[in-house]
Amino acid sequence: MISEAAAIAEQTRLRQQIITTDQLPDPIQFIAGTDVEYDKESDLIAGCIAVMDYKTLEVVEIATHVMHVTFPYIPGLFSFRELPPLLVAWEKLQQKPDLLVCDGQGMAHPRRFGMASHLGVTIGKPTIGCGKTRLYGNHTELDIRKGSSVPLLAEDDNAVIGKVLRTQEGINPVFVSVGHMISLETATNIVLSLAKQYRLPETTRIADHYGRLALEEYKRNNMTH
DNA sequence: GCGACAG
DNA sequence: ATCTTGTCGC
Repeated sequence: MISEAAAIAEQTRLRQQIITTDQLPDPIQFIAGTDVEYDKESDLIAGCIAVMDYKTLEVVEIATHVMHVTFPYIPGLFSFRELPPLLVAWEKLQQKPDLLVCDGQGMAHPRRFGMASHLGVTIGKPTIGCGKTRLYGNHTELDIRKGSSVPLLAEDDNAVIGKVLRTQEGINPVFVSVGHMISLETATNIVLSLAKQYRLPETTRIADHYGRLALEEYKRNNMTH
């Protein structure tokens, strides 16, 4: 396992490759959600990438991979823990999506390189970071209405590193940020459009669901041995 | 030293 | 992340 110092050096090196403008195919056809599930009673984790039709949100393909954790949970180094299973799942995927929505931050990170950016730069695809809670950055009060948002500012230089977005009225907002090859504005619009009925984008909900199933199935197949 | 801290 | 029904509040 690489050291914490090496991981930080890796982030500061790779962050320079992030593209913050839209590099998406014109009509987006396939979008994917990514998530990683953890097992309470073991060190097993399941990575899941759920590819869906962007227009209808029908599930097109599910790719998963179950393995043992290889890196501890350290705020700021989250991607070194969750990327391994996701990269294997990515290789298993037949239908590569046009962009991916990740469950965590993109550039809304102390070194501007959260897991969404790490995944995007690694596989060379557009990614959006959509976290449920804040990791880094300051923001003002947010209107209670659905669709309202305020910028998330970096704690060191006040740069805009993301957007705090209310996807449902009166419900806790989500933290949207650029992962790779997309603008913050486009990322925000897409997340909002994917959260028509629930707080989290549909992509994340589907990936979470199938990741859970994959982990349970793996455990069933290994209990009798 | 104290609090914060994606999943 | 994970453990989880009823319950408090609008």
